Amino acid sequence: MRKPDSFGRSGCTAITTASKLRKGLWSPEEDEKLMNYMVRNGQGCWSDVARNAGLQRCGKSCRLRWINYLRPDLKRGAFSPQEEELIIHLHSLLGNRWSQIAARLPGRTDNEIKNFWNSTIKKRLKNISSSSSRSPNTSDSSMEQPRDGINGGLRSNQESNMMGVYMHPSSSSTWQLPNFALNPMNLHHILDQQPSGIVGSHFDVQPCNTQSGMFGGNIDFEGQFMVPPLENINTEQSGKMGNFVEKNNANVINNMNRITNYNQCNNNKDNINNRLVENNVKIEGLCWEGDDLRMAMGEWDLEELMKDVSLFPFLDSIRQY
DNA sequence: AACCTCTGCAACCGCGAGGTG
DNA sequence: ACACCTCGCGGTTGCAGAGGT
Repeated sequence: MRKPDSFGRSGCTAITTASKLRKGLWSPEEDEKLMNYMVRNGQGCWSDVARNAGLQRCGKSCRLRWINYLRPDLKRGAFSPQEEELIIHLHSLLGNRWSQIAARLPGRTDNEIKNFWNSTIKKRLKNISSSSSRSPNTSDSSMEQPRDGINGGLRSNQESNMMGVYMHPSSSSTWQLPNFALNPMNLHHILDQQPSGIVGSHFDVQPCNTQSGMFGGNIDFEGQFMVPPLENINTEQSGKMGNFVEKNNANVINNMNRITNYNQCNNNKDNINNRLVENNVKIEGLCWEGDDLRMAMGEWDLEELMKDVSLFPFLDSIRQY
């Protein structure tokens, strides 16, 4: 979008007077220097990277440039509908924890997702919100983004419903099962149309099969999202259902991966190669097939993901039983 | 053609966490 | 215990380009 400006963002800030460090947009030459350095030496102390790569940048700026733009495993381009759905879903669980959301979307950065959310999704949801303002639960604050994680990540019932996360109306004090499921195939319609009437009524809301959807939530490959009210996990109840819960949460994560992996497979090989070619980077024996691609992208296997249970913190309390 | 407004997004900023001496 | 440093995160800014008038 922006043309690289060798004088930085506004000229006067291009090189800070105190430190002689450049600021603002990165030039292709700087990109090449950083790219070449990172390919040869890998990630180390970012201050050293800046110094040793011959860049008049602070380490922080180098880190940001690498993470958000130069990293070879980045997937560029528009978000797919599946990614949109996943972002909306994860945001409903995690709130503005962009880095954690990004961790579940291979090839996407937290910054990219944050921008996408703020510029696109939030706007659509706002439209939906305003068009359904006749709902008794509607309030201006419904669009505010919580900053505290799992509990705060679940906003008002109204918004949660719009986002495809169904909270049981009485879930504020006791553990309740979500008793609806949203078919995300309809999420396209939800996001694109201007619904009216009672909140929730414009969705294709289906009764949830509690056997498959309870506790852990589930996403089957027909595209059925069922999400548990994470803040209300009762450890006693959870303990009884421990194995079941773990199994179902594994399914949640696994199916998310299947969705995202499907997308990434189609795009990333070309993307990576293009970016390396663009940057004149050649790696001996680099072959983006099969295991190599998997290695470059990181293995998205279930075991690895389950190491990070921060997404589902209640699993910790379950495991102690 | 000129101007204005909107939009997308790259990059910066400030803060907190964690490590080290 | 304290200071200092680095890293990572989320919020915000500001510019370029697109679109509208």
